[in-house]
Order: sequence, then C-alpha cells, then structure tokens
Amino acid sequence: MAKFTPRRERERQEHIRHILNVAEAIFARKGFFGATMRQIALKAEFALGTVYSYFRDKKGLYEKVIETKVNELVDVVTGEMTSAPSVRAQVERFIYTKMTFFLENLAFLRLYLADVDVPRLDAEHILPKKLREKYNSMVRTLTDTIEQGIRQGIFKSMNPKVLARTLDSLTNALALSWLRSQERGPIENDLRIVTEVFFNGAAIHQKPTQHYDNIKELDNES
Amino acid sequence: MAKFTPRRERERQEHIRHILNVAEAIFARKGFFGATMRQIALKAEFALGTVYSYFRDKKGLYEKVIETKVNELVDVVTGEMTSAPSVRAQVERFIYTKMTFFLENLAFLRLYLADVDVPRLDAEHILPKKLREKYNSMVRTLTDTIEQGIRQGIFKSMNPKVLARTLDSLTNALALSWLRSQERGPIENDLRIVTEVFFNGAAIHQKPTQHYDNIKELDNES
Amino acid sequence: MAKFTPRRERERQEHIRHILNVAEAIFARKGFFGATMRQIALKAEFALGTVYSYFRDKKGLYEKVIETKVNELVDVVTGEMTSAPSVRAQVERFIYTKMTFFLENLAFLRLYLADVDVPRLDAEHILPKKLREKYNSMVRTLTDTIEQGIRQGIFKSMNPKVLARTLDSLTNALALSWLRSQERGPIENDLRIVTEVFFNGAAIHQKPTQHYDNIKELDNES
Amino acid sequence: MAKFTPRRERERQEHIRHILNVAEAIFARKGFFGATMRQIALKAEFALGTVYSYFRDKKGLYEKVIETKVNELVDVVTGEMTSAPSVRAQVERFIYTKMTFFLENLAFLRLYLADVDVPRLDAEHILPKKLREKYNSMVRTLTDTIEQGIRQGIFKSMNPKVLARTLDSLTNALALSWLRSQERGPIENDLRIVTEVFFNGAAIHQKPTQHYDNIKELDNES
DNA sequence: GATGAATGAGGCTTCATTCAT
DNA sequence: TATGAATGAAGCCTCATTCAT
Repeated sequence: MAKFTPRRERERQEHIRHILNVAEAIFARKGFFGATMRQIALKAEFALGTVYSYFRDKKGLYEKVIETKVNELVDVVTGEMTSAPSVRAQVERFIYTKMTFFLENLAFLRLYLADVDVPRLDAEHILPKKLREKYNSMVRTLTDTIEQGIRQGIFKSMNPKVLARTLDSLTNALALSWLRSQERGPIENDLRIVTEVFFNGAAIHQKPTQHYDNIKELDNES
Repeated sequence: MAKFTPRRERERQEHIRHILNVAEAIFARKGFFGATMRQIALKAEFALGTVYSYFRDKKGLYEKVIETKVNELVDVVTGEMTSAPSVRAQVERFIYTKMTFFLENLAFLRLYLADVDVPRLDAEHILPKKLREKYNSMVRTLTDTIEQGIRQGIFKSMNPKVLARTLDSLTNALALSWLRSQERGPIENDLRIVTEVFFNGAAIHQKPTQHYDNIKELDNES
Repeated sequence: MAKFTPRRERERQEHIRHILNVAEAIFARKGFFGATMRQIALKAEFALGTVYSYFRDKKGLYEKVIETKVNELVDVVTGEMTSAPSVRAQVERFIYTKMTFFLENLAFLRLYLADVDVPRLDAEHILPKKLREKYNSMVRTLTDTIEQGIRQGIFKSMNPKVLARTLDSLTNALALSWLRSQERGPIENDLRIVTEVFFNGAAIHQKPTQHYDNIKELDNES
Repeated sequence: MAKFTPRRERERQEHIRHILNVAEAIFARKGFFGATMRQIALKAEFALGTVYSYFRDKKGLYEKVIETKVNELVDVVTGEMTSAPSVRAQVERFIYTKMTFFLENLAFLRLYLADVDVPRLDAEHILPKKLREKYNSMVRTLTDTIEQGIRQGIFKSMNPKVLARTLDSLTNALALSWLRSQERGPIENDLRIVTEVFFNGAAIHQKPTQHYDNIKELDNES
C-alpha cells in the first residue's frame, strides 16, 4: 500500500541502535533492576511509548542489548582467529581480540559478566538459549584450535574442552580485575601475563612435579 | 531487665543465623531484587517485623549474608595457607581450599560472583568497603606468598600483585564454569588442570618464546 | 477540487461501512474497552490515522456502530408493523421481526445489551440521547398498537406503556438466553413461547385469581 | 505462635465488607474499566496497598463484589420460594423477591446485568464458573417448581426449562427498564403486570388462536 | 487523503518499611 | 519482643490520539 520506504527503515534502524546504546550505558551503570525504562527513554530523548514501540518490554530491550554485543564479540573474535596462520597465533588472537573488545566495551562487560556468566538457578534464565549458543560457538572454535594444537604436539595432552574453558575463563578473569581496579595500566602487560601463564605457567621450569601429594591430605576437610 | 541476657542473647544469635541461612538460599535463587522480604520471613517462619528487628533493611540483610560467607571463606583459605609448609603448597592450598569452599557453597557462589565480582559503576556499590577489604586481605596473603616464591626463584619475576589477581580470578572463573555446566564431573580434574596450567602452562615445554611477535601485527584492529 | 466528488464520496461511504462492520465484530468480541483502535485499523486494513479521519475518536466510532444497527433495527421493525393488517398481526410482527433481527445480528445484540440496555449511572452515558430516542420511538409504536388493542377489547385494560415495555423486555430477555445458551434450537419454538405467554400466559386458563394475597405478607422483608 | 485473634479476624471481615460495598458503588457507577483501584481505595479510606492485601487484583475484587451479591440474591430468592405453600405462590415469590432485591440493589443490578447476563464471546469470561452455577441453581429451583406446576395441571405443557428461563429473563428485563426510566413509580404495578402477563397473558381470554398464520408470510425477509 | 511513528497520561500492581498492639 | 496490617512510592506498560510526511 505504501511504497517501500528505505528512509523510514533507515531511521528505524538508527533509532534502535541509538536506544540500544543508551540502554547499554544505563543498564551497565544501574543493573537490570536499577535501571528504569523512563530513564532510558529520557536519555535517548524519546517518549516512553516510543521505546516500547521498538522493544516489546524491558527484558526484551535488555536481551537485545546483550545479544547485539555478544554477537559482535563472537564475530570479531572468531573472525580474527580464522585468519591467523598458526595454532599459536590463533590462541594469541583469541586472547588479544577478546580482551581488547572487553576493554573497549567495559559497560557491556559488566552486563555480560553479571548475566551471561552468572546464571540464575531458576528456570527463568534471563538470557535466551540462542545467545548462549552463540557464545559457545566461540569457545568451540577455541576448543578446535587447541585440539589441533595437541595433535601438533604444541599443547599438553589435556582435555581440550577443559583447556579451552580455562583459557576463556582466564581472559574473563582478567577482564574482571580491570573492572575492579580503578587504575588500569597498559593493557599490554596483562595480555602478556595471560599469554605467558597460559602457555608456560607461572613457575620457573623444572622437572615434572608430584605436587598433589599434600592436597590429598586435605580431602577430608569441610 | 538484663537478667536473662545469656539465654536471650543465645536465642537471638540462633535466630540471626537461621534467617541468614534462609536468606542466602533465597537470594541465590532469585537474586537481590527477585527475592522479597516476605518470602524470606515466611521461609524462616518469622513475622516480617521480626526479620526487621534483626536486620536494618533488605540491603543490610543481604550484606550480612555475603559478609558472613566471605568471612568464612577468607578465614578458611587464609588459615589453610598459613599452615602449609612451602610456597608451592600454599598456592596449591589456596586453589584447593577456595574452590572446595565454592563447590560446597554453590548458592553463595552465585551471590558472591554477581555482586562481589561485578561491581556496579554507580556509587551505590551494594557491598560495603569493609567486606571488600576482608576479601582483599585474602588476595594479599596470596600476593605475599607469590612474592616470596619469586624471591625463592620458584616463580617467574612477574608483578606479584597481578599474578595473585590472575590466580584469584582464574579460580573464580573456573568456579563459574561449574555453575554453568550441569554435569559437574569429578572436581579433581579441574583442580589439577588449573594448578598445572598456573604453574607450568598449557604448552609443551620448549625454549623461551617470543610469542608476541605476531600479536604486534594485530595492534591496529578494533 | 470538488470535481471527483461522486466517486470520492462513494468510496468514502464504502470505507466507512467497511470500518463499521469490522469495528462491530471486534467491539462485540472484546467490549468497548477491550477493543483497541489499532486492532480495528489492522483488521480493516487501514492505517490508524485513516480510521481517525473517518471517525472523531473511539467513542465516536463505537456510537456509530451502535447507531447504525439500532437505526436498522428500528426501521425494520417499525416498517413491518406498519404494514400489518391488525393489532394482533402488528404485535406478532414486532416479536418476529425484532427477534429475527437479533438472531441475525448476534454480535450487535451483545453490544446492544451491554451498553444500550445497561446504562451507566454516570453522566458519561456512552450512548447519545439521539439513539435512545430512536429506540424509544419503536417502543412507542408498540405502545400505540397495544393502546389500540385495548380500545378494541383485544387486550386487558392495563397501562399500555407498561405492557409495551413488558413485551419489549420479554423479547430482549429471550434474545439474552440465546446469547447464553450455546445450542440455539429452532427459533420458531422460542417465538411461539413468547407469543403464547404474552397473549395467553403460562397458566391454564381458570377464573380470575386473587393471587396477591400471599405477596402482601412479604412486604416487610429485606 | 500468635494467639488465635478473633478481633483481628473480625476487623478483617469488616474491612473486606467495607471495601466490597465501596467497590460495588464505584463499579456500578463507572463500570469495570472506568473504575480505578485508587478511587476505590480512596473512597474506602484505605491505602492502595491495603486493598490489594484483601483482594488479589482488580478482577478479583470485582468478582467478589458480584459473587457476594449473587449469593445473597440466590439465597434470598431460593429461601423465599422454599417456604411458599403452593406452586403458584412459589412462582409469585420468585418474581416478587427477585425484583425487590434488584430494586434494593440497583447498583448491583447494573453490574449483574452487564456481566452475568451479557457474556463476552471471548474465553475470558469475567465471571467464574462457580458463580454461574450458583445462579443456575436458582433457575433450576424455578424450573422444578414449574415442572411440578405442569404436573398439577396449573401450567401449560411447555418445556419447563424454557419457561423458567423466560420468566427469569423477563424479570431481568423488567428490572432493566427500571434502570432506564428515571421515574420509578410504585413497583407494585410492574410486579402485578409481570405476574398477570406470565400467568394469564395480556389478551382478553378467548378461544385458542392460530395466530401464526400471518407470521409464515414473513419468513422470506431478512 | 493516507500513513504510522511518536507521544505521554494514567492504570495496575508490587513490595520495602513502619508501627500500633 | 514479636507480629502482620497498613502504607504509598515507584515502576512497567498500554493505547488513544496527534501530526509531519
């Protein structure tokens, strides 16, 4: 009935993007419950109802905020890894790209960690399966890389899934400490440490250890 | 009027403990905002007003829940470390004790990670300074241990604070992945891997690497 | 500018008629408050603004829906009565035509009963006086007929206004029961009953009764 | 834990009764959607939250308003009928008691007719089944009475269910016309007329009629 | 005239907290 | 001290209506 209006559609997309950005900042600052739809609407310079015309409800807006960024993160990280020449380079790119992305999206990082990483026990997982799968695809890519590395004799013969999860957690962990520390020194240092620890460990090299002896003794404590 | 203090006081402490336990479970399941004071009072089999006679308000109750557990965690971990014979054993005890505590307090873990680890940008940090300091004291103990290890030539000469933070975060992150994965296999494996990676890294040992060469090439990307 | 009036005007009338039909169905299904202008616009395949270009506002549209149908009802019933040869035939045509109309317009019937018949106590009578008068004109026609019947010795010497209202109510009442009962048997039966009861009553004929004796005794109850 | 507090319970019941009365008046005046919970709370001199502590939500309050009155109506009418000596007296009591109740509860009448009598097509029948059944029990009592009357040769051999429904609807419909007419003259007249019409009809007695002859002619019209 | 995005008033409901008993 | 009824602020969301294109 109406002609295909590319301008309308373009504006619509711009508005959505704009609201998402505003919402990201506010959600990150106040958390899901602390943020109010009115605040978001005001900051976005739209009427309350307008925000609702773009997003079904608060939860829908919130999910879209996370989803948009997670997709971005995963696409960037996966893309960079794919184009790396060697297993080692792929792993390094994973570390570097992921953490750089976090650093550039601290507001998102907060949301990501609060809600992607800390699932509620309840059924009502705020984040939809779809998103979780997207994220898992990134970890799977890393797993594949590590598996390849094991076959090439680069990595120790450990469970590649656990190893991938460990590296993923390690990068999350470091990003977390950025969040906590007011003073964020040059990121290069942290990157170097993660990489060094993951590849070579913190200890000075020495003969293989039986360092679990003493742990066994602790088994029977609360 | 103060005659009966001993019994009264004893009961009071029991009630507080009871409410804290109930509150922990509910907060963990529903989150701070999802939980209601009425639910907690009901489950604790006290009147609403009674809960308020023990805790100033919801936030106060919440903080006390976290504080109690964090104190416990820190005391247990620090205590175990202190009684360990060597630097290496101390670090291993840190890993083992902390993660065992988490595993035994999954409900708490959720709260801890959501609110201790992911601070809000806003002033209204839900957790009080006092608690943060308590927690930091544990990390400081680990820092001291690592520093000692560096002096003893056990650890590489890296910033001990960063290294400690890394290990602390790494254990947090690994605990997180437990939370996520439904199937929690024998924890021993994960512990072994974390320990192995932290000490010796994932890579098969070889000559010291200049593995940052290729990362430099990535510097100009988003 | 007025050149195209005929076609324009014709289209305009068609659109109005179309929207009225759609609105009738939706109002009947959801009630005045349950229906939304957007729903109506969507189902009518017009833009929201277009509906507003035809009707001042929601209330205006609603009134027009009712008005159109009530006018139709009154005109059909009155017309049929006028062309009937005798008082008795006129009354029978009233019953028959009105109830047939209802049966053929169940959606409207719902609206009619909900809002025409159940006026709000408040000033904000949804229906305008105009419409009420139109309806009353139908009842007045019936009153006249009955009055004539009384003069002709066909009807008992009762207040013709009350008698007319009673018959009008009786037909409404039966229509109501159609609305309630899922299974609507052959309408003929119901028509027969209304007619029979109105003319001859439910009782087997016998001598005039003093059946109010016992009712007098109930006068002093709540 | 607390002693069985009869006073609390008594107050509670009083408050509920009070709110129900206030709500009845406001719902009757403004309709379900026109009324607001705040209005009701204000008029009842309770805080908004207090109303919600007595009734789950608006719909719950509304239903309770109707339910309370319908129960009263049915109990009064059924009670009166039961104590009447003859079939005729029972029917007269039905008419008299029901209509007197309506007259004394005009506010309720409006609600009753709007929602009991005019069900929405949609699933979301506002009134619960329970209530509908209660009401039906009254109509069934009337049906039984009429059935008995038919066996005793007092009523014509018509379908007693239809006859009961007709009388029930007739009284509803007559009550409606009271609502409409500003001037409510002595109710006795209307009662007398309804009773007379129902029992004996409006027509002067004469031989049985074949008054459907002319209706047949109308069969082919819309 | 037709469109539908934008508006914002206003309703329902929840729940932390208080306080009289 | 324990109780839980009462309070009311505050948030989410809907939807009639307007108006620029």
